[in-house]
Amino acid sequence: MSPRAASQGPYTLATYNPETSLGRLVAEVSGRLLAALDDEMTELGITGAQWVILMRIADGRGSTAAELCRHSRYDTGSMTRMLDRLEEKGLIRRVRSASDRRRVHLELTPAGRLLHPQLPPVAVKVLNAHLRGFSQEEVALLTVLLQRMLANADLPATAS
Amino acid sequence: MSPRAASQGPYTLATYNPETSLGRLVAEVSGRLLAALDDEMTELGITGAQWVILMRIADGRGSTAAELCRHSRYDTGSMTRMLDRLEEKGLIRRVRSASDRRRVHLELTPAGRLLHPQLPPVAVKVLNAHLRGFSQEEVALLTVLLQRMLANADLPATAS
DNA sequence: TCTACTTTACTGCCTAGACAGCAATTGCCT
DNA sequence: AGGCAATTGCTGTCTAGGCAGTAAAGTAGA
Repeated sequence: MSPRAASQGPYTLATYNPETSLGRLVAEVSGRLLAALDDEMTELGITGAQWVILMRIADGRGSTAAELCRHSRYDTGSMTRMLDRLEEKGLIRRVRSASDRRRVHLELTPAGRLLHPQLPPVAVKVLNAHLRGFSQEEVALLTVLLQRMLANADLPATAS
Repeated sequence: MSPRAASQGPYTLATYNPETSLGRLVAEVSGRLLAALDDEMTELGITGAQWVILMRIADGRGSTAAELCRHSRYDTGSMTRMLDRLEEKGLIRRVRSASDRRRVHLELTPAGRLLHPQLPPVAVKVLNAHLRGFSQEEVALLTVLLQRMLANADLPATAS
């Protein structure tokens, strides 16, 4: 044990205020962003959550249900039903794989391919609305700080 | 229309990448923080969402269901059931107001008052675990940047 | 005073995600 | 080959939140 008292971390019981803490802030900002995304998507007939999945499928970052689950921390059961909804809307198609008959490959239907180009502009609009007054440097800085928090989340919870 | 092209905002369609965007980052960090809070709370018998409500009641920042709704962007119906759960666990008590008989004042039971002091340390632990390697200045900077995003969320969505 | 509007808390009903369990398929290993 | 574990996608069942509607209580105005 070195005498370096700083090892206890930025927050202490004495200084912690639930009203102004980073926890509340991050949760609030995240909620606002998703709500704004939802609002913008209603006219396109999908939800913010569906926006995320559609983007992954369209960009080739998720060609099966299991792969989508691994990256989005969704349950496989929930993902099945999420894909059900996208399929019912005629945006995606399930195609049983020939090489591995357990897998079901996901692909956009013509309607899905038609919708796809409309998705990124919505996100850009929402993000920029929340970043009014931000310089490029501030955005980059914020990004780096959040990435570092994320990296810490993956580390074992031990040793401060 | 001034020739100031910067008015279009930090993100553009050309530079936007859903994988590395602030939207994904904020959502991911928020999800990790709540999951970590949930993990830490299981032994205390409540969820992360219940932690938030309990803290508000205990700190006097929410003495009725309607007040809690206004600040947490919860539905009043959901809040009723959230309070049902906390009441079933014996942590809070509902007391009909005498001055305004529509209101139901919320207060901690003895068991709730016993649990209360255990709540802040959990948040401090979770936050510090995600802020390993952060200086006080970096935490303050991150806080300010997120507060500015939140302020933008409250502004009318017009004029970028 | 009487009426219309608001606020507060609550209750169905619907959607959505989590957890557990399951069958089919595949890979691995002897 | 044959057996065993892992993977994949799916289905009940439970919890939880959103929306709409309701009744009671308060408020404001004619």
